[in-house]
Amino acid sequence: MSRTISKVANELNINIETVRFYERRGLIAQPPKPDTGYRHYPEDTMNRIRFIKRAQELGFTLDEIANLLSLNDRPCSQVQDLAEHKLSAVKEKMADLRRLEKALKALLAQCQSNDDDSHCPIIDSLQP
Amino acid sequence: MSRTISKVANELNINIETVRFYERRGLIAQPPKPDTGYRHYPEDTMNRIRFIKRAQELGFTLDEIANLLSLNDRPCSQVQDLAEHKLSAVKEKMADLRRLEKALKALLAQCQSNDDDSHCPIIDSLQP
DNA sequence: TTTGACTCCGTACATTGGTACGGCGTTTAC
DNA sequence: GTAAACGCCGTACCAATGTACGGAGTCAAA
Repeated sequence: MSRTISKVANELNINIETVRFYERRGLIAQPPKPDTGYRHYPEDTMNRIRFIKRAQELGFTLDEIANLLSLNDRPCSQVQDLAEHKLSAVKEKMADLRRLEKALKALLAQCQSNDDDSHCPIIDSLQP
Repeated sequence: MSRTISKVANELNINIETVRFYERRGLIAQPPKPDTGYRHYPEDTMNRIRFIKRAQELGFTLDEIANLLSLNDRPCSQVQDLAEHKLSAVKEKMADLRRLEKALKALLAQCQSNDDDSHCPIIDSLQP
């Protein structure tokens, strides 16, 4: 017997519903459903899902991944574009977080030099 | 006439619905609604919304902000705890993003040394 | 006084990436 | 041959943070 949906889910360590969800989203094709209507998944689909999962780890959204998948065998420059946009988004997000880190550290520093536990300078700082 | 909801929204540069949403979430009290049922907002509420918005900029979720607000005049150590948790969450997220940045840069570097625009090494790298 | 702008409320929708459920048919193992 | 385990489908639901809509009531200005 070839791979049914639960084998796929198990092998790839994802939920059955996720596989169906990807199908609904058009990220993977509906696999052949002979006779009785059960899906049987070819290795191709497995690889496609692995691709999706790797790309997700790189921070691509499912929409972007759909895009990437459609770019298979398309000009490298188009793929590059996508990756570059993603890279600059990542950089921006990091800058945001650095600002945040600084602000939080500054607030916490105020607490360090606060003797009166009954009142917190952070609350004061947030208050207008 | 005192401040109606649209004045609040305008002054604070947020959506009317957001004000109502905060009320439903219990982040702000329902302001007095005399006679006709129109909300009239006191300065207190304005300040409370400003507090919420500042805390949001620091990356606190609305749940955490509700928490912060209830901590008014509570021990500084409790507020500090919250801020410290937030700080370490921020640090983790930054580490994630740094990993991502590295991976994306590596992929893009492969494109740099690719002569064949008709095929992209990024796609290959993601493929199993 | 009438018109346009404002407010009320409850409810539905948006986004992203799934997860869960119920009722029914199928396959497999004993 | 029967019961457990599996698969199907459509639909509803989750978190988080709002945003939009429709119908009805109200206020302000000309």
